Amino acid sequence: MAEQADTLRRTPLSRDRVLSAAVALADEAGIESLSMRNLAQDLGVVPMALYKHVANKDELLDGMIDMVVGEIDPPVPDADWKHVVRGRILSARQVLRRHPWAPLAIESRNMATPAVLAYLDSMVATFRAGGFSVDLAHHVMHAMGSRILGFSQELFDASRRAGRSGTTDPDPPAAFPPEVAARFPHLAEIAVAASHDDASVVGQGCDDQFEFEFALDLLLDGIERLRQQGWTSSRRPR
Amino acid sequence: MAEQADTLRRTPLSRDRVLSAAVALADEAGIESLSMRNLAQDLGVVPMALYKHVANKDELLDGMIDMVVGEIDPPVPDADWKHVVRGRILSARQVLRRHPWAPLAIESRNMATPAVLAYLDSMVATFRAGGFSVDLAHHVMHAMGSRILGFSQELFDASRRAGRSGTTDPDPPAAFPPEVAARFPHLAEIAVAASHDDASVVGQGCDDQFEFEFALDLLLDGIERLRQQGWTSSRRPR
DNA sequence: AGCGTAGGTGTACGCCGTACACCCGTCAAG
DNA sequence: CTTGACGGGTGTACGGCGTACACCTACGCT
Repeated sequence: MAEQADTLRRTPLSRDRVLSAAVALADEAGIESLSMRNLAQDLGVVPMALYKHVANKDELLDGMIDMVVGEIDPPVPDADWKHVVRGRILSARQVLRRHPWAPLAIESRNMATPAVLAYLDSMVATFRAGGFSVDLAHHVMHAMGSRILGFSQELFDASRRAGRSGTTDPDPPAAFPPEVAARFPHLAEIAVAASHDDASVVGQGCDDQFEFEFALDLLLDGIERLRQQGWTSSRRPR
Repeated sequence: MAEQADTLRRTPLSRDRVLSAAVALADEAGIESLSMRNLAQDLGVVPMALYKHVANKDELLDGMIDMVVGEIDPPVPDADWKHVVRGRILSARQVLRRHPWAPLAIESRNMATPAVLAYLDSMVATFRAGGFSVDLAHHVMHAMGSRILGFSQELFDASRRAGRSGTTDPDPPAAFPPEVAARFPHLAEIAVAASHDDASVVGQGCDDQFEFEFALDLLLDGIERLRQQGWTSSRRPR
């Protein structure tokens, strides 16, 4: 069966096929095992073949980012800016949960890709349509920071435990070993509280989704308050 | 002169000397040019010599992170949690501005280092001392996210423009080229507004420090409101 | 005097990204 | 039907990376 005509033996490779394979590889083996060589092997091709479709590895990463950002739901038409923004950001979060390598990849690029810019632009548009001044919209975008793309960038993030994701290793739910807990009593205290009041959740300490929405709503509520009172930037004295 | 006794030709290397040299190298040449080989060369030593002082490159990075986190000011004794937190975070921000590679390095480590944990622990302690419930303190820590360490993690951050920092390249202050502006009109709008209302600032579009404090105060004010009203987690129905 | 050990050295391996020359199948023009 | 350009996959090779492993050397003990 393999000796069918050479032309049949595989579909002929294309930028999209390369990018999709790269995303799939990063999703299931971790970003650190995404090498041009591994990727080529997955595609049944010699490494240099990839360079006919992407300029280099950086451009490959940019393409991957554009691909995942493209998965974010478009804004729903709605009168209330807050619901639009909130829904969109939660959608972005869902997307990034499918691609755990993406936050770091996005942050490590030194300029935003076109799809990211388009996403940010439409987010600004939503604020503007919701009655925000240019000024306030600007600061609000900064304030949301990377949260606007759905990642809260935790300092210790269970999902980032190891490069290799996918293969959900069970891993003990214990917050952290006792000798560490002793050295950091306040951290231990909140960790313990978190882990016994939602034992329902998967197994790890805290409910990431809850934490994300908590922070998001804290920001959105504060922002709404500023909007209502017609906040305008009174630059600090310098 | 070089043929002085061998023992004099250089101070004998140590973990601290290695870490300091690594931080200096990353500061001035960018994190991407921090290789064991470059670092060794800076120290006038052969690459493998470093491994007598750090286990491997990951541990080197951890050590560097601990070193910069150690530069953050200790909490000032003060009755008002908000001032303590605010001051500490702004201090952290100053530190990270001296070490632009640090945010990415911190985020890319998969577990927090001891110095980071100690910093977080003392931050929790401040909240607790300020009258926060364990529960609220926990969520608040999540909400602050990486901002608690002084970085707002901008999506397009001028300071991250290129790996090579230090050599402040002048670079045109123009927000972005006109054909890009046309495709992203709302981004262009806020960029233009920002760049002409504080032309005093260095040269780039916006006043990072202002944006950082804007977001920080938005969060702190929201948090203070929750604290005053004795907020307690009423978990969403699941 | 002898020796263990801390710390610097040299060599080598396997991985990485990618430059460059090549080659081969398809298809349009003659 | 020939030809020749060209899009796209191939092979080889280079320089850089992290680091395993064997070595050597000089110092401080006893």
